[in-house]
Amino acid sequence: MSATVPLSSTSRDGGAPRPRPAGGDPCAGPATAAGRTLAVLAAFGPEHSSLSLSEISRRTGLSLTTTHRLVGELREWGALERGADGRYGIGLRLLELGALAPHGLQLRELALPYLDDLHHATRANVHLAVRDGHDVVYVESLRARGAVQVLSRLGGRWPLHATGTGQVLLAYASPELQREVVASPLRRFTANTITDVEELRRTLAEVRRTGVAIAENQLTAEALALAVPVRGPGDEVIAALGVTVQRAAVKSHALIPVLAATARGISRALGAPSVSTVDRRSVRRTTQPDLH
Amino acid sequence: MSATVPLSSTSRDGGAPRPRPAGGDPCAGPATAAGRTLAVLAAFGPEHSSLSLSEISRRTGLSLTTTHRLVGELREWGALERGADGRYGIGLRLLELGALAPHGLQLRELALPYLDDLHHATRANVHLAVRDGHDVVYVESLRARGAVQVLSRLGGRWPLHATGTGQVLLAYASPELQREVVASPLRRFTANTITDVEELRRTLAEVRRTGVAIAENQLTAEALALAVPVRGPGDEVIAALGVTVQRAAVKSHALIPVLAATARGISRALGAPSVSTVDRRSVRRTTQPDLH
DNA sequence: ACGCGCCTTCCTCCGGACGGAAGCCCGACC
DNA sequence: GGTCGGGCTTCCGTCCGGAGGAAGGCGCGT
Repeated sequence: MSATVPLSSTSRDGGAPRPRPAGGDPCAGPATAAGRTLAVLAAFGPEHSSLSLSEISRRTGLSLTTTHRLVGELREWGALERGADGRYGIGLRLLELGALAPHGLQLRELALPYLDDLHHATRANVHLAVRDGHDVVYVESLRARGAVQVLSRLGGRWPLHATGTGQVLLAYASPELQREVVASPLRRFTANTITDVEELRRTLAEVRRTGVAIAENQLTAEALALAVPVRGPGDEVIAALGVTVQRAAVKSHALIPVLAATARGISRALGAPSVSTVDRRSVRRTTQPDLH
Repeated sequence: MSATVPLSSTSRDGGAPRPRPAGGDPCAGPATAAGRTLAVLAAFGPEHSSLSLSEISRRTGLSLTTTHRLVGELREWGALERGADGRYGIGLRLLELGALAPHGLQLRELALPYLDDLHHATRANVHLAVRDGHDVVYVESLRARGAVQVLSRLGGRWPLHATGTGQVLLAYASPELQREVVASPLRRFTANTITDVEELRRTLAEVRRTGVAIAENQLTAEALALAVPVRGPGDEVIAALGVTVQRAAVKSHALIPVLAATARGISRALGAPSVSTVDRRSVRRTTQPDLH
């Protein structure tokens, strides 16, 4: 083919017409093959759990031909499957893989009995969540039988600042991460969502002081979320345990002791050093206001 | 050291280029870029939920360089994550995706309250499973608090013939699929595993007749599994509901009515046509032996 | 010091991937 | 019926991204 091309020269570019008229792909830049493969998977989401080939093509920005081939490979492998209607959905092979996430379902596996007890004792929605980047991801979500008001699906993902569990995870995260999150735009979901930087800082400090996050109507209206940290072998916070109740529920704060006790149970099962005195103290303190 | 996995990985394959895999190797050759990407993910499994870069390279048969690049991309995307020890594991992004599987966690979501009730009523291990190819995949698994004897992790995968839930799914699958499975080698797990073709045929016929699969010690010793079908809107069997108890447990058959009732509840919630008479009859019949 | 794994970066050549184009099926609309 | 349009599939030539060899930096045990 062509002889060796001088690396630094741009002269060759002039002759070649740019075959890519696509001026702006701001969000999707799958320049690599692996990236394109992942882009196909990323086309699916809670709102779009079933897509046609053309829809995948449009959402990824890939040509129909490429989409067709990639989808075919993914389907053969089991990452995607084709429904009776010809549309594509996520395949069970991905569930199988996802279940291997170390801080995901493995953690869930261990915590489930505790969550179940808590669920039955309180009749509230119960969540277990971990941090992933700037998001909180729900690793388990037990919905109350009656009042279903849930945004928290298993595998659900929300910004850290907008949920009780997220605030716990953020409060105990590294200062560096906290800076990053605080510096990023804080998306508003309801009138009560914390979007002010100073208010968020104060909230996080309060969470650290008391050991409990209390979020009222921050992600959805008419919901009150309580959350506490779950600790691992090194006493570091690796997850957050939370309950959500209808806001009208009476004496929500009365849930805090049992919530904290459950979190300690899980922490101990995870190998956390026996209950830290800090936690004990703070739990007591936070339960005081409930008395008067 | 664990036994090496036969991945057909030979370090030197450069000699003869494969004579065009005409589309007939489903699980073997990562000839394509997408295939290589998926191969990296497939290197992970229940036994290997955490791998170093070199291990991934060896297990996939990819060169270290290629592995390095692919792993980097997967990590950036969130499919993999790197632990504190430098080893790689499955990332939460895959859990998020896997949760979208239509016959996976969406089904689970709906069925969970019923499973929970059953779990509390029986104190047995409770499973919900669907079929994927020639395997049964567990979509939910609630473990009994005390006797933990579980091979059935969420996302777990086993051959259809070796489990109660699998036998149910196989019994109601298309004749074509049944032929395929019966024709394939039936792997043995315990002395009681059904490996004889005729015995399997008889068992499946019995499952269809009674509506219940009863598997004793077929996957693990000292375990008795009971399973019944769960039906969807078109009355087709889309899942199997099962319980597993210690074999010594008294009067295991007494569980069948509540098991069947739970399955009917889930089926109705899925939009199945109101209880089929066939089911009613067969359930009654199967419970008869328990009376004398 | 030395060797030995493991990980990371750099660079070149080759072959697979990309997308245009055309064919196919089906349902809608005139 | 004819025509059109949207979605899907197949084919094929070009070209650019990817594969992997080679070399360099760790950390560890001998």
